[in-house]
Amino acid sequence: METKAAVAALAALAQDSRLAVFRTLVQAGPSGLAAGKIGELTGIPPSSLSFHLKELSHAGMVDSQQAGRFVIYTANFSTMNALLGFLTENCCGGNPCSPVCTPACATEKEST
Amino acid sequence: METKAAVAALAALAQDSRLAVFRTLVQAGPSGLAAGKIGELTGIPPSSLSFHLKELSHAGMVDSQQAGRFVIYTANFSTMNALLGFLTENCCGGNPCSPVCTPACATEKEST
DNA sequence: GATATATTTCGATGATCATTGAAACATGGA
DNA sequence: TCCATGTTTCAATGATCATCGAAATATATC
Repeated sequence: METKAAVAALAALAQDSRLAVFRTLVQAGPSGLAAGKIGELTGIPPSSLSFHLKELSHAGMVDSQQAGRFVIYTANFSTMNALLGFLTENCCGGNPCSPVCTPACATEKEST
Repeated sequence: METKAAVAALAALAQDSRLAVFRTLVQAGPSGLAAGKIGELTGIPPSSLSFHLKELSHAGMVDSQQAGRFVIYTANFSTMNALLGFLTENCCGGNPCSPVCTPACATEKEST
């Protein structure tokens, strides 16, 4: 992932409404949700929601597909994972690092 | 992690200079770097750098400690990990989810 | 105390972003 | 075709943010 894309992804998430929308979609999983349903769950008015969905989409954080009158939005897990990787990339100069800087998801995996 | 803190953390990272600074500190590891060294590595002028370091610090993404004339900054790995966890929290409604939505760091762990 | 080095604060400027009602657009069904 | 429903675009407004030189502050050394 390029720096530019990472900044775009982070900026997309760095806003109350958009973060709420994205997390809602993460929790909904791969089947996604219609725009109206997202608005219902988050309490964001239609025009605002549309604005924010466009931002998220432009940053590659969500995908959309038309389904009749509905537009189904889904979290883009690839971009999400690329972002997580980018943030921890070359952590501690690439040396095996102490528990301090080990990503939570990795330690969870180890302790299982 | 609370939504408010997550937005603050994301906003702190959602900016070219700050993302560069943070990644530099992540790569430097727990021993951190002096402000001047960060400026040297990133090419950010002192006053701008100070502004951005304050933002990162306020968001809990970095810590600082005085060391003589120097101020040593370190990435805050706890906040970082909390953020990563927050983003993937309750992924797919808590159901065991397909490879699609498994965080990269977890899959890396598994394939090792 | 005086001087050199390291970092932060101040302040003015230009730029970008969030919000939302009203209107427009798209689709499906009668 | 006509209507109901779902979603997006438009446009105006207010708010927040990034930049960086100059000056101020803090610390170490002589």
